[in-house]
Amino acid sequence: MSSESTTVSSNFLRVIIEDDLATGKHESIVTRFPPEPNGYLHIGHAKSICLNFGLARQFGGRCHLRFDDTNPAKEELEYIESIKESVRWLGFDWGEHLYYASDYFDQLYQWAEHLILQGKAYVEELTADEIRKHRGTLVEAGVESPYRNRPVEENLDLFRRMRSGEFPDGAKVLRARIDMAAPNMNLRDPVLYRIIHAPHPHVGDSWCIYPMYDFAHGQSDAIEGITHSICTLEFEDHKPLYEWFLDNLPVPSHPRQYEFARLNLTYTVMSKRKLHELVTQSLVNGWDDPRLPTLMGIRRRGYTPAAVRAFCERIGVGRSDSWIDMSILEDCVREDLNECAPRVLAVLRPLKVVIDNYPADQIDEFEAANHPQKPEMGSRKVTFSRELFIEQDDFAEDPPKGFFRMTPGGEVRLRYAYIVRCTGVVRDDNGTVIEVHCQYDPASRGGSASDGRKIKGTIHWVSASNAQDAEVRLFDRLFTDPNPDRGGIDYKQFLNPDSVVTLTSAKVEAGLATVDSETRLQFERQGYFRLDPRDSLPDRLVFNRIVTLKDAWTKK
RNA sequence: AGGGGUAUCGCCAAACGGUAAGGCAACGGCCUCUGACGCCGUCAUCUCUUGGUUCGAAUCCAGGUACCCCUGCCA
Repeated sequence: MSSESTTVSSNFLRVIIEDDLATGKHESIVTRFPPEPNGYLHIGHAKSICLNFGLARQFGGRCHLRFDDTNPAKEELEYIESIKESVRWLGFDWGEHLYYASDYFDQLYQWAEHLILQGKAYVEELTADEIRKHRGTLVEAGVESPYRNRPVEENLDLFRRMRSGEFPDGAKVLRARIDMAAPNMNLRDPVLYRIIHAPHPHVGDSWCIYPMYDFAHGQSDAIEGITHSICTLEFEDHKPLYEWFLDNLPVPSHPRQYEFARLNLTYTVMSKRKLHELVTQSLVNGWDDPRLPTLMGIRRRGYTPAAVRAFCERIGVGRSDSWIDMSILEDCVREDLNECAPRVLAVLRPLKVVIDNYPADQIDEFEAANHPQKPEMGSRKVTFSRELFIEQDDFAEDPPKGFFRMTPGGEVRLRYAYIVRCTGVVRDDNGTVIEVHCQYDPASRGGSASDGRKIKGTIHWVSASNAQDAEVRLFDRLFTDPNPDRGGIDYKQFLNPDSVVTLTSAKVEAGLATVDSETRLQFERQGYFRLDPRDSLPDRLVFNRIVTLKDAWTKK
């Protein structure tokens, strides 16, 4: 289908893997993409997915899809299905390797008892608030819990009773016994298990105690034989804990954690909380709103998986906080669509044109290329008649300097058809031009001047005789500020009031009545569009603008 | 008693002691029946800063500075 530039450049992870393979540390690599099923995936996750699956693919290893489902209070089946679909849509396949951290709950539980037996874990009875107070601060050591030194047998008994459901939520937790004075807060006796009497989306109600992320993640990696456990920077502080569990438990392998900088994109927000707020407050229309950076939104908008993959490759991977400009993503979309999108004529804001010297009852047809650079994509017939529609923007009574579209007295080419000269206009009561009159040059049939004169401007048009009506949704950036997320100001203040402009009287080529919603089209001189898979009906076409074409004119 | 990170062109990002890749953007120009696409050219004597080591430093050392992350029974 679509092209994909394969300019692969070096990054620190590839270097590490190449080295591990070269030295024989690993014969092949195993990575994993570990989402928590508590929300929908967004473009930031795409970076991680492309990284993990991409690395595995590049080095001939494998990548697991593992749901980090350790908190039933927040997770849902719907998210699991949605995440799987998004990963597949992006073009990756986990094959047999679909896992759930919850599949390891038995083993994790055994390991928790193992720590208790070793005197390295204890049942805490302080409240959450008391635990917080005992934890100390960034610059002060914590205080040990009075329950920290209770006998192994007592811990074991209590933990087993926690598991059997004897205590209510929050009554007790299991803690690792590490160091309340550790400068790394994660080592100040972190919570391992908490009581949550809630059904789990994957394992039902077989448990009422659930492991924390820290107690589940590294061990899950170890169970699966993950060689390179890649996560975002904020987990760097957790690495000593990650290592501590691997060192203190009889795990089958010892994965290594590596961190990279998460994706930040300008003109959007990526936090789950904010996305959720936009959706629930109806500031956008659902999780798949085409303006959202969610994978569902991007997909509905019409971005292609290949474009997203190219984007992830283009931005690279590093360890420094970075902000990627939205224009890079948009450019990747254009690059992909330019290759594969058939060209078509569509008028977004119609202005009626009458060719006065063209017979009223005459209909003609012209051959139009589906892709000027790719004859193999074929051509189609477009019909021409006395009355046409052109873009309002393509006519100017009083043209600015450098304007070379239709102007009174001037010549312009109607793409694939004829050269016409504007001879007059018709106005409404307000003086607004509502109709333009032209004379066509019969000798220019097909668009070329018989005398070889150069016509600078070529504009698109659609025959009034058989144009299809359509609604067109022009999407723009959701926010007016590159960083709506910056502190201090409510990000919603930066919502772009024109993030979607709905045009209800567009006129498109007759042939578009039957296009498939998966087809991405280029409306010549306008941008790339596709039928909205949700709202478009056979008798009521709705097009989404995926991205505009670059425009060197309005930029001036 | 704090800990962990990061600083290379407007935005990303290579470079692993041998004399600053690449992409995007920008700016010139060419081409053009899409002001698109494509093509050509320009774009860091310099790597946050100050010193030091070295024949040689973005890379090593020392001291500054700036920014990010960490005090959930979230992940």
